[in-house]
Amino acid sequence: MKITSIKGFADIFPGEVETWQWVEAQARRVFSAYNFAEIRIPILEKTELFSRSIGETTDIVEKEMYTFEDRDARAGAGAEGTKLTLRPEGTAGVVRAYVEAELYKIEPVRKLYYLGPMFRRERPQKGRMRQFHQIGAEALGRGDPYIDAEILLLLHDFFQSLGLTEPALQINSLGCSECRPQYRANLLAFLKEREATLCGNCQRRIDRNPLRALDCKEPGCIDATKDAPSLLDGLCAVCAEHFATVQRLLGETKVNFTLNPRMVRGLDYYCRTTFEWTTKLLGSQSAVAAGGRYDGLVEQLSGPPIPGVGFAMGVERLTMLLRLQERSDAGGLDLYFAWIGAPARDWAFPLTHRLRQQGIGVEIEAESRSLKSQMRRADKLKARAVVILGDDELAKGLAVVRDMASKQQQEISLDNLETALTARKAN
RNA sequence: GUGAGUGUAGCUCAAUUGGUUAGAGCACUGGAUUGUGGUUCCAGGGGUUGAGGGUUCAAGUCCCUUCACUCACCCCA
Repeated sequence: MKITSIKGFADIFPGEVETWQWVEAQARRVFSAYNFAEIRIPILEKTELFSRSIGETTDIVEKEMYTFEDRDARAGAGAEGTKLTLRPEGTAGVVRAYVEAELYKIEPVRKLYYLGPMFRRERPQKGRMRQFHQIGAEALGRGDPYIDAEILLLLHDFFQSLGLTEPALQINSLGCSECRPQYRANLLAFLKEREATLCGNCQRRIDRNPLRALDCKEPGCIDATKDAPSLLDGLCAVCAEHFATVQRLLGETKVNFTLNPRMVRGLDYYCRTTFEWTTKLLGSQSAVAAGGRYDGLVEQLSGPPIPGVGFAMGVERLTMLLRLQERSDAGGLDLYFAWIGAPARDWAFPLTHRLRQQGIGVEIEAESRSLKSQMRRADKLKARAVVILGDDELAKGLAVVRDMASKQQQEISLDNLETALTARKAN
């Protein structure tokens, strides 16, 4: 029986990896411009970190996490191992690291970004994998609306740097610990009155997370909640002022957005500004990037009361978008070394090594093939030049260098070949 | 977790009402005056028709089971 990969876990092969590298390079460039620095955190964390931060009643924690019990080396009878979980998202780990290292004592404001695999055990479909990859950023220590806007501008710049016109931005405000309980109570009362007309899902949501009923897609629920109290009307003065500033800053920097008062984020820790960048091009998994403010999270993870705001984006979804726009670069090899006869090969082999040491991309065969077949291979590899070395050339002490684009060939003495090829690459 | 759809060469797909040795294009390998790429021409390699069982003189085709993948619901990046 052939061993296969795990369902929902994908290999990414050459040809596609280049797109990933390009995305990551652009992210690093844009994020640095906004003074975000990379942090690398573990892929495995204690389960409690996620259940405490993401929320006990969220789908992620309830049924999507890869959790197992670690072996305890010193375990005696009855000793319990520690429960560990493959991270389903990045924010919790970043905040944990931030609190654990007490970074706030060294520097009150920290702007961090991360990239890497996340794991959620969902049914795979287009744009949804069990191992998927996120690039995310967190700004810790700032509660002002300017940093919210900065995060949105950063994403805007990033998408622009990739040449993408999709996805589009939607924003909302969820209020804070001052005003949300009141709003929640109002909404709850409203929903209770109409409980019978709601879908089964929403009836269950009423007690657990009533806000979610707002973005239910069931026609009946959309109709029933048409006149529900709006989140934006329920904001306290401070939240309203904060959100107004975010919108003003987006206007002044000419970043397009739509206001979506029904947008509710899935994770419990969000408050105030929340946002999603969505596209219609990817089927039902439309969110490419999403995030928001999470002012209570650091404290919830045993840190001081420090505000934060951040986002994550799905790299698979992003590269799917790029693929739709047919963005692909050619790549190619600097040099192909074609030889005829074993003496030529053995002369070429050490030279190939020296060229590679200088960063020149070179390919050479080990087994004898016709020159035609070697030329074909050079073409296939998109080699910019081919060195031809046979018995005749070896006898005359020279080699033929062919430029594949111009088809021009020149003879170069073997003594000068290495410097000539190095110089060629430099140009 | 629920539902639907699809499994034939590395890829995209053919194969009459069940009927000879399962084909084509692309890709791969080689060749077309002895040592020169892309275009063209010729040739070649490559399949347990996802797997297992059943019906039948005969199964890629019909039935059952199973596995895998895909899409949607749900959820989310």
